[in-house]
Amino acid sequence: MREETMAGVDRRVRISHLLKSAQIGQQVEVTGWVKTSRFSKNVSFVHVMDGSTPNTLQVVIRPELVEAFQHRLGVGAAVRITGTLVPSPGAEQPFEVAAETIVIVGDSDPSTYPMQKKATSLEFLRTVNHLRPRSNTHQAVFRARNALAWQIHRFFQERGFLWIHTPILTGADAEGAGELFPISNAVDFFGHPAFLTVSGQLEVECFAQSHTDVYTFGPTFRAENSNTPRHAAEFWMIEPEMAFADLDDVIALTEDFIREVALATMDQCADDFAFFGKRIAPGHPEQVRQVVSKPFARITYTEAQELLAKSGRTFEFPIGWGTSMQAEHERYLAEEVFQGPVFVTNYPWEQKAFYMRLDEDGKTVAATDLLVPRIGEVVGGSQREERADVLEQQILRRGMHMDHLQWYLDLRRFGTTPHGGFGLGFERMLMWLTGVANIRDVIAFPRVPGASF
RNA sequence: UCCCGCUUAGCUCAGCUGGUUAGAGCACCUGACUGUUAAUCAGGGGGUCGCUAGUUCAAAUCUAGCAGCGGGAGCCA
Repeated sequence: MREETMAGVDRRVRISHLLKSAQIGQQVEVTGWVKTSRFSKNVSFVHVMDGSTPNTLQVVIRPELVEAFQHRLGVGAAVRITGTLVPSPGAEQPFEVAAETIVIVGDSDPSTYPMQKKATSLEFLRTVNHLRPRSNTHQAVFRARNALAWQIHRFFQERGFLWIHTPILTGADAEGAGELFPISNAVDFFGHPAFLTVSGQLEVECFAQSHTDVYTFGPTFRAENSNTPRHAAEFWMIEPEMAFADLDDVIALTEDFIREVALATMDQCADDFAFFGKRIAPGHPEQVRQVVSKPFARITYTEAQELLAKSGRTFEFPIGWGTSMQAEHERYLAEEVFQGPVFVTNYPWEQKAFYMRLDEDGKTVAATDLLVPRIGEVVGGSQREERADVLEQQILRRGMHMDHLQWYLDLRRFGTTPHGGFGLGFERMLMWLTGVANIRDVIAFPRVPGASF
C-alpha cells in the first residue's frame, strides 16, 4: 500500500504519513483544505487537513509570504503548499511545515462558507450534507465507516466466505421484513411488480447451498415511516450464511465477528476512536473494547422472561412467556443484568420469521438476537428450517402464499442441509462503536422519511 | 404513525410575568499584536424574532393552525 503518495503524484504527501514518519529537514508538498488560520505581524499559522488523519498540519508562514495570501487563506480554501519539515516549538504538534510556496488551488469566501472553525451542531451539519465531510466529526466518522467495511470483508475473506451480490431489485416481499419501496414502472418493464430489496438473505441461501460459506454486504431499503435516530430508508446490511451449520455455529460466528471486527476497526482508526472517546461519547469506545473482549452471555427467551419477572421492575410493556421483548426489556438485560452483549435464543415461533427452524418442542424457533448496551438488538440470526414439510407448514400457518416461494422450497428438496446465518445493520454497528447517536450522522447522504434531496 | 419539546444574526444561545431604536459569544470586515493552538485586544457591518391568523392601545413574548427540526415510543436493522 502506498499510503505516502498518490499514484502519479510523486511529491504530494499525505498528512497522516508526514506526522508519523517524515524526516526533519525534508522538503514536502502538502495538499488539502484550510481548517483554521491565525495571522499576526511577524508570523502566521495555517492548519491544513487532507482527510487522512484527524490531526491537522500546522504551516508556518513568514510575513513576506503571507501578505499576498492572507485574504485567501481563510477556512475552506484548497491549497498546495511546499516547504521544509521542521520541529515545532508549540506543544500541540511535534512537526510543522515552514512554508516556501503557497498556491491557492480553490478559493473559498469565508463570509459565506457555512462551515466554521468553531464546533457546530450535528443538526446544523445535516443541513449541509455536501460540505459536512470536512467537519472533524464526519472526517472521523467516514474513516471509521471505511475501516469497518474493510474489516468486515477481511473477517469473512480470511475464513473463506464468498461475497455474493444479491439483487437490489426483487420480485416479492418474501420475508415480511417491513414495507417495500415499489418500482413504479416494474409491471411494464418486468411484467410483474418489483421492489427495492429489504434483505438478500433468501437469495444468498441458494449460494450457501452451493458454496457453503457466503455473505452479502450491500444496500437495503425500508419504506417504514420510522422517524427515529436509529432508522433510515436506505442503509447497508451484512448477512452471512453457512451450510452444514446449526444455531451454535451461528452464535459462535456472531461472537467472533463482533469481537474481531470491533477491535480491528478501533485499531485501524486509533486516532479517530480517540477523538470519539473525547468529543463524541466520552469514554465510550474504551467501554466497547472492554465489553467485546469478554465472552458474551447466552440465555434462552424463556430464561430472559424469568429474569424479567424476577427483576422486581415495573415495565411499561407486559412481560411473561409469549410477550414480545420491548426495547426497555432488552436494555435491562444487556445494561443491568449482563452489562455487556447477551445472546437471547429460542423465541416463540409466532414472533419470528417463517424461515426459522422449529425447535423440537414445537413452540420456539432456533433464533437468536444479540443485545448490546445502549443500542439494543445489533444482530439477529437463526438456523433456517431445512425440512421441506415443516417449512411448508410454517408458511401455511402464517397465511402466506407459497407460489413465490417454490424456488425456496426447492432448496429443501434437492440436497438440503442444516444451515443458518445472521443479519447485521452496518450503520447500527458503526453507531455502537463510535458512540454517534444518530444514524443520519454516519450516512453520507441519509435518506429518511420526509427527506428532500 | 403516536406522545413531548424546540424554532431570535452565518453558527451557538440570552431575552423574567406583553411595554421605547432586539442582545452576547463565535464567524465576517478594519486595525493592533515577536510563535499561535477555537490566539488575544479595539472598532465595524449584519436580524420582517419559522409561517399564517387571532387577542391587545401595544406581540420575539399570549392563543390557534401549519411547517421544519429534535427527543421518546412503535415498526425494525
